Amino acid sequence: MAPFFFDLVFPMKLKSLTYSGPEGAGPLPPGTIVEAELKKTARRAIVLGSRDAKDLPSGGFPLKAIRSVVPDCPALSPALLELIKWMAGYYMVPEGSVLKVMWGGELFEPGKKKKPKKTKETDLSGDMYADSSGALQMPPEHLTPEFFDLAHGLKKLKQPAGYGAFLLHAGHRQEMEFVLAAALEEKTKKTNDEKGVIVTCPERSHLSQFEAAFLPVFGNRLCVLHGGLTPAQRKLAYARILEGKADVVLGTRVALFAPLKKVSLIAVTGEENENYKNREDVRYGGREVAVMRAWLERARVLLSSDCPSAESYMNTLKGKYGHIRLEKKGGNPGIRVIKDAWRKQGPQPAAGFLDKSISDALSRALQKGKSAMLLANRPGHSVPYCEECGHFERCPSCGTALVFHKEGSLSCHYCGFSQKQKNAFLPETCVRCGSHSLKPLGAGIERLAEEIKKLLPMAALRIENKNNAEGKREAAVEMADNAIIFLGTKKISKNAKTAGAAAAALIYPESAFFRPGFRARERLFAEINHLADRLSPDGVLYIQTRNPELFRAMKYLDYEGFMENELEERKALGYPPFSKLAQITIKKEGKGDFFSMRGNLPASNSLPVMGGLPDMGRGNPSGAGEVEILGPVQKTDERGGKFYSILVKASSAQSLKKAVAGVLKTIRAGKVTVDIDPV
DNA sequence: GTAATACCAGCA
DNA sequence: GCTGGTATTACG
Repeated sequence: MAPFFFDLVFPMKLKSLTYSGPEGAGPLPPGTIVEAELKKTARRAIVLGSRDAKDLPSGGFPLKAIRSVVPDCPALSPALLELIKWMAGYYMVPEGSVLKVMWGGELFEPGKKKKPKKTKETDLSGDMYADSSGALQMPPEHLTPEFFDLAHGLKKLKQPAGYGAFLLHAGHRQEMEFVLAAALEEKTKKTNDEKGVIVTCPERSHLSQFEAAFLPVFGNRLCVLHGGLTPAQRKLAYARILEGKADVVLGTRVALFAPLKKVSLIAVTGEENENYKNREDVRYGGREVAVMRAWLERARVLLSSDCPSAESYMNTLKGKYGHIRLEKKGGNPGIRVIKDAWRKQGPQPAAGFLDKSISDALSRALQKGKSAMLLANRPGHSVPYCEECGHFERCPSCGTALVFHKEGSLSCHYCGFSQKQKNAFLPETCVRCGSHSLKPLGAGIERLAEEIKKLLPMAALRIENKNNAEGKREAAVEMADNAIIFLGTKKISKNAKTAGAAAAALIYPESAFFRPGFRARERLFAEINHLADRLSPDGVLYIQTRNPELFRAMKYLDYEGFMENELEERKALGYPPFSKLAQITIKKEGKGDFFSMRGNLPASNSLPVMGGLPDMGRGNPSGAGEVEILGPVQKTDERGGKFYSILVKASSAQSLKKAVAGVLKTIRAGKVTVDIDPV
């Protein structure tokens, strides 16, 4: 028999490799799990595809043979194989790395034939709120007037058959209800009992809420998947999915890789947060992967958010995504933008940062026994600044002004450098001119705390700090059911105690407009929405700023107005969604020159507006397009380590890839990582 | 992941 | 030039 040849992928940082088929065996379908020798050890791998005898890798070396097909191991679906290939290409990593992030080796462990844990298989129909005709019915507590709004949106979601992408713009609660209803509807259709549903949310900590809503409806068909599972739990989860026992997968973005035979609906909640990337081998974006898997599965994908990303919103404008907008129930809380006149250049007075209306609101909240939030984007106390000679301490590694922390340190908030102080008092003597004129400049969280303690000495205050609590005393305060003022960066809005707060105040949030990073404004707007959502109906959100004009659209929580403006700015500067970005970082390891650049870099030109969206490397095969390369610039990471960074902008995914490949060729040394669609 | 190999300081 | 440890490469 003529030999067969196959490309195998091992779950490690390694491209696919060609092997000949196992002795005497016929063709192996793609997705088959096999055992083959790599170097000298036998390992499991997945068949990515087959090859013709006249299309073998060049070099003429003898190919090894696949040792055996792993028995009782269901093959992975063609859509998942295509997803592996697409991710490898799009994120510019070997296929093996993709395999590793997808299933972390769990699918490849020689399964010790675990006797399935004795869990009662609940009859699905008993748990579903469907009548005998299979028509959708919601659980009684969901039969609210808002449901009709929901049902209208669901009708939209049904069309068309096959691939379809939708953006759901709705408040948190509606988001969950809608996704639950959509999933339920999907599973009550009789025609597609083989097809699975995937629901993701960006944070593990939010999964329990979803689980509470989904479990009563889907029972044992539900499977929860996230990075915090133990290997045993994960293995069990995958086994249940592969056996077809679980076909509703709920999880963080790893759930997007659930080895379901077929998927008909993917819901990505909190889609605006799906940019985020950990330091994994493959820095993938949940949203992009979800859309691509849906495309490959001919499934529908529902991206949802209470404040959608500019990218997704743009896709609705272009008609690439269907748009489902559910109006918020109840009104918005009041938002007051308070103009804070610029003080004279130089240090501010020792007290009085907070506008009176804000301190009054805090005090009223206390009287009513409600909580309040005060948010400032500056940790620490202040910058000690010399009024005499203008001197302030600079970070030795990046030159940024050092901020005094009451724990007794001077720290750089840009790169993380920190130096100990002898004591926890603000230094007063200038090291340059020797005068005693060092005065605190700027209002960090610690300094605002001082002010509140002075203004409202009775207030129980909870301050966020690096170690997440100011000490046991504060913890005790939180246990007591007292009114509390929360003070910190935006993390405090996640605290359960801040739900239903009577007031929230953002102090000088305009820094977001001037920070580097094109997403800062979008994030601030999302934060304002989020805060407004957490306030009690009669609550007020204060924005204390020196630049009230920047908050015109934000003030009315006018999403469309904000985005119109935002998209214009992005277009003018050639940022996403009007371009594709890649960030290349080169960590310094040895010495010597990093670059043999100059001359052979792709030309840097202005960017035309991109044509097709979402652009994730399928259309536009010509790859023609303009690119722009910014850098390299030297930067400093959290631990003070130096590295180089290059930003590549391009008009399409294809031209981006080409440009990045071009840049990579010019780099001689150092540890190089490529981040496609950086945050 | 890990075996094979290229590299390099320390030594003769 | 030889050795042994370590960083880098490549695995079909």
